[in-house]
Amino acid sequence: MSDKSFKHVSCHNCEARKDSLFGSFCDNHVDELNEQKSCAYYKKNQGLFLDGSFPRGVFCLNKGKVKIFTRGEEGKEQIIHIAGEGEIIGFRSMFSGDPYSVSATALEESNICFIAKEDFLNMIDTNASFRNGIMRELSKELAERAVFITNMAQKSVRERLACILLILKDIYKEEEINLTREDLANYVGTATETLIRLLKDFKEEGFIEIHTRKLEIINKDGLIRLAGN
Amino acid sequence: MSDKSFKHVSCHNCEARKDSLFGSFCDNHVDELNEQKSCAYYKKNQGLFLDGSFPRGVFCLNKGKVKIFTRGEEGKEQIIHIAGEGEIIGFRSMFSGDPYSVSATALEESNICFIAKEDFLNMIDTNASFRNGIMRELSKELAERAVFITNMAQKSVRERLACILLILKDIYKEEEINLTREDLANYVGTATETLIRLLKDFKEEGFIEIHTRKLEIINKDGLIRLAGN
DNA sequence: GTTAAAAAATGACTTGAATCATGTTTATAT
DNA sequence: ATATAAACATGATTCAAGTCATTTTTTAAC
Repeated sequence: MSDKSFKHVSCHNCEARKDSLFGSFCDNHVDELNEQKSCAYYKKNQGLFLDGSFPRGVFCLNKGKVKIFTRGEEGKEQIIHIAGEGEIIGFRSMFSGDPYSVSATALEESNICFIAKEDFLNMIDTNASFRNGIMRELSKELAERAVFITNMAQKSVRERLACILLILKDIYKEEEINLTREDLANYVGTATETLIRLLKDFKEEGFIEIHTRKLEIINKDGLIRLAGN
Repeated sequence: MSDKSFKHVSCHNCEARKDSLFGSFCDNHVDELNEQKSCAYYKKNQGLFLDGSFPRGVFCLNKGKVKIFTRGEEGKEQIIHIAGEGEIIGFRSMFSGDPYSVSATALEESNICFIAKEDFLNMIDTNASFRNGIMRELSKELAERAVFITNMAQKSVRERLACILLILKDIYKEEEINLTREDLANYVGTATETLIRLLKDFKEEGFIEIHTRKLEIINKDGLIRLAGN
């Protein structure tokens, strides 16, 4: 997937757009979007933006995966969300005027478009159904984060790992989950060593298969039972 | 404060409104708001809405405190936020069409107004600056929750308690913090016994004073240092 | 003012998960 | 192909924080 020639996908035939918040755009709007957006190729581990810097627009993920994370006191990452194809990244900071409160980094080779703040805010102001989509999305994420907080507070690491694996399953779909143990640990909110031990347990209990660094879920129902929500 | 006669505050002279999202409304809009809203008195521990039920409008807190919480698997509460005077409660669920993902309960005697969904959404559609305020608020809360998640994952209970006490200080202002030990524990995300022991430590270390159930912060800087963010 | 119930407090004990140390395997660069 | 670093893995140990049991204090009800 180092074919850098597909740098300039047109929004018209962008598969990712179809189930994104831009999915319901009429042809005119897609034209406009296509002219305004610029497209770039990101290497694995390349950053999109950093906590504390000022947002100049939003990113739209055409291909790849992006981790959204904060850093705790000693610099340890906490992954808040992993974005998959079709997701718009960084629009939360468009409204507040504040600098980014999170950082974003490509987890794998990715194709990511960029829409300038001005253009994006203009869409929000003039396209009510798009705006409603954005507001719905904001609310949904707020709800998700409330659940995340509750899980952190009340579930064991083992249960949380099951939850996170299920979330990752939805993001990676038929692909195998492909994250470093450290990233996974930073998502679950545990030490890397603990995570590794638990993965081994999960393997022995028949929940997952481990193909070197890639994970495959082979007993989803079991994980659901374990995760318990 | 069982004076139920102030049930019907006018929005015009509502002190709480002034630093709320309704604060920048022009007179006409305040008139409209005042006609649309209804006002009610809530007893301590009276619920505003329950997780899973469908939202019919938003609440605006004129006087009192309201806890916003979820419930984990075994029914244990996790407090996500404590709303103070001037806050609009429950607007996140206005956009998603989903049922409430959290519950809300008055922590003390409160005066709370209600604005029907239809009226609220109409305001959103027709008043761009109000809408921007709401979007800014959604984004800010999203950022806050990312920090909350990170704290849960990476800080000790002791550090988290310091954080939460500082947050509560901002909500309760000059008043003393007035929560049951159980609620405090459910906010910090710990067992009630652990919380009680830590409060005792904090008292002995000169961070707080305990007046039966009410807490007074007497060394804010010390707590800030302890909380570490 | 007395009583019952709820909330707060304390002690004893257990354990999940972090930390530290070290070894092994897998990527990546030259 | 080989070197070097990064990622993964495992063992030993420690400790923060949970749980359970019981007592004391406070609050609310009669």
